[in-house]
Order: sequence, then structure tokens, then C-alpha cells
Amino acid sequence: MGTPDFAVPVLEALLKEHEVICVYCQAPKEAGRGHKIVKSPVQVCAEAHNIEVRTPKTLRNEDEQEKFKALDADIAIVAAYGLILPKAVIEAFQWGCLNVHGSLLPRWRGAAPIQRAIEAGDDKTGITIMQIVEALDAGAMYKKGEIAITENTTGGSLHDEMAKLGAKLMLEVLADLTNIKPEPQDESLVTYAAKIDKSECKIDFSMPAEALERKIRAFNPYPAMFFEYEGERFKVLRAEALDASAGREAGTIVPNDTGLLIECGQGMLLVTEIQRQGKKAMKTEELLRGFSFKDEVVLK
RNA sequence: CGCGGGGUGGAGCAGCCCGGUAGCUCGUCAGGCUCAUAACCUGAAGGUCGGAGGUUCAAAUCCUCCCCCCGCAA
Repeated sequence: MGTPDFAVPVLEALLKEHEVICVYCQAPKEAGRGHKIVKSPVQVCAEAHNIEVRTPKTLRNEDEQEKFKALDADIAIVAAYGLILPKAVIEAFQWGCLNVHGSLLPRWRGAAPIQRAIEAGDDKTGITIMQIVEALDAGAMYKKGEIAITENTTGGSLHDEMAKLGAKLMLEVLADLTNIKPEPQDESLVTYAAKIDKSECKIDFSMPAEALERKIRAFNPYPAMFFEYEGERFKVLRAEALDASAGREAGTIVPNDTGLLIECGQGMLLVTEIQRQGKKAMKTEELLRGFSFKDEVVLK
């Protein structure tokens, strides 16, 4: 049971070593320009392997729950499915449901663990394979795998690493299911990774440059932090936080010959990778060959 | 038929509204200067202006259709 890209490596791994009798994912929906109906990555993958795909809108009703039970599987594997699993589903099979979660639980329960770990400045995060219980991301843990967060880690790169590691760990757990003793989570260490809200993607230059740099990295490539300049939107994909100040108002474009330098609440931000509205992402240096920002403009 | 921006020498952009010799920054190549350099100076190469039609004496520029890229929204 899964829906987006993140779940595809897990599904592929399962297909190699186990018998997958049915795949659940969210129904195709309008997406992209033109609002065309698009199938989820998991559905595409499953269909390519001729696996039955089910896309119920909810699992709350008894009908769906009965159909689920009728699969009579040993276990259900969940990765970013996007639907809440009711008790009847969680307990349908002998081994219940196992979930791939993108953090070292109990840290970062919730919707956006990958990005929040980078944003918070954690030096490591990882994958937890856990039992699904009714309370969100609170089940006992079967296995964890760590991933280091470096200054080059982006939300996108971490996402991909995690998907791979998650697939690997899941296979390891399944291979040794009867021997692993799941470990309960320490409730005193729980933190929550809040869902990313669009409104936090607009860069608030009154924040410290360091915090902004992390957030920019965490939100790269999606949803991406941005600022507005003369009515146009510029996504900032990478930046460097400088421990210096030009003594201007936060948000001021500081004249210099290095690149796009912006004063922040604390420190300055040197934008190194940028995407102009309607254009592809590129090094700021490249954009500046043909485009110039006016000095001293204050970005708000 | 959701809204919108864009496709111009290798890269990034201007020019398009108000048709009339294709420009800028960088890169490349050659030469020069220099102890030296990603610096500086001089010169050169390199473009069917995404594609196909149309209007016109004349189209990158106006009109129509198509292809590709991207932003918003979902």
C-alpha cells in the first residue's frame, strides 16, 4: 500500500523477493498542467507487473475492509499510502501492517519527516520499519537505518536515499520477521514533523541566514523556497549562509561582485542556485549573465 | 478545454507591443600584455531567431496551427 515515488522502490523490492497479491494506492487524480488525470507512480509500477491495483477513496467502510481481509495475505506493507488505516485493516492479517517511515522514530512522527530533519539541522536521520497501530506513527519498531545529513543533503537527495534504504530494510525485516522483537517507542522523545504549508515557502529574510539555508535545502526541489522580485517569482534552490552583514534592512539585495547577496535577519544569504519563473533551475551565476537584479531593492 | 511565462550562435539574457542590416554578458579559438592568472587588451569563429503555413516590398518582430520546456494551481 503506497502511492508516490517514495513507495516505488519498496514495491519493486517486494516484487523481487515476495509474492505481492494486490497493491493499494490512491486513485488517479487531476494533476499537472491541463489538469489531466494522472495515475500514481505506484499504480503505474504495479500495472507494469500485472498486479491487481485497488484505489479505494477510503478504507473506512466495511465493504472495503471485507475486500481487504478477503485477500488473506500474511502481511501488508505500507509506504506513504496517504490514507488512514482503520483498526479492521491494521489487524486483518496475521502479521498486521508494516510501515516504512522516513525518520529515526520516535523523532519526527508525522507528514514531513524528511524535510523537517534537514530544516532542524539534525546531523543524521534515517528509516524506521515499524508496526502500524492506530495512533499515527506510534507503533513498535522493527529496524532502523541511519543516514547522515551533510551540508549537501537536500530534501530530494534524502528522499531518494531513504526510498532505497527503506526498500532494503523492509526486505531484511521480512526475511527475519519471526526473530525480530519489535521495540516500543520512547514516548518522551517524540517530536512531530508538521505538514509543509505553502505559506512557509516564501522566504522570510528576517530569519537568520543559517536557518534559511537549511530550509532552502530541505525544501529543494519541492516545494522550494522562493522570493518575489518585481512581481516575478524566483525559487531559491541552494544558498550559502554568510556570517557577515552589510548593515542593511533584512531582504535588501546587497551590491557585490560575487553574485546574488541578500541581507537577512542575521547574516547574509548568497544565492547559488535559482529558478526564474518559467525557466529551468540554474546556477545563479548563469542567470546573472543575462539577467540582473537591481541593487538595494528590498525583497519582502 | 484550469491560469500563466518561455523556446534568439555553446551557456544566460535583450530585441517582439511601435515589422526594415540580430545585440549584450560569458564561453570558445587566435594574438597581445604580464613573473603569472579564472585578470586585462585586440581580433575571429559560431545563429535556417523551436517547426510549418499565412499577411507583407520586407517577419525574430503581426496572424494561424504544431512540437518542446517551465511557473501557478490541484
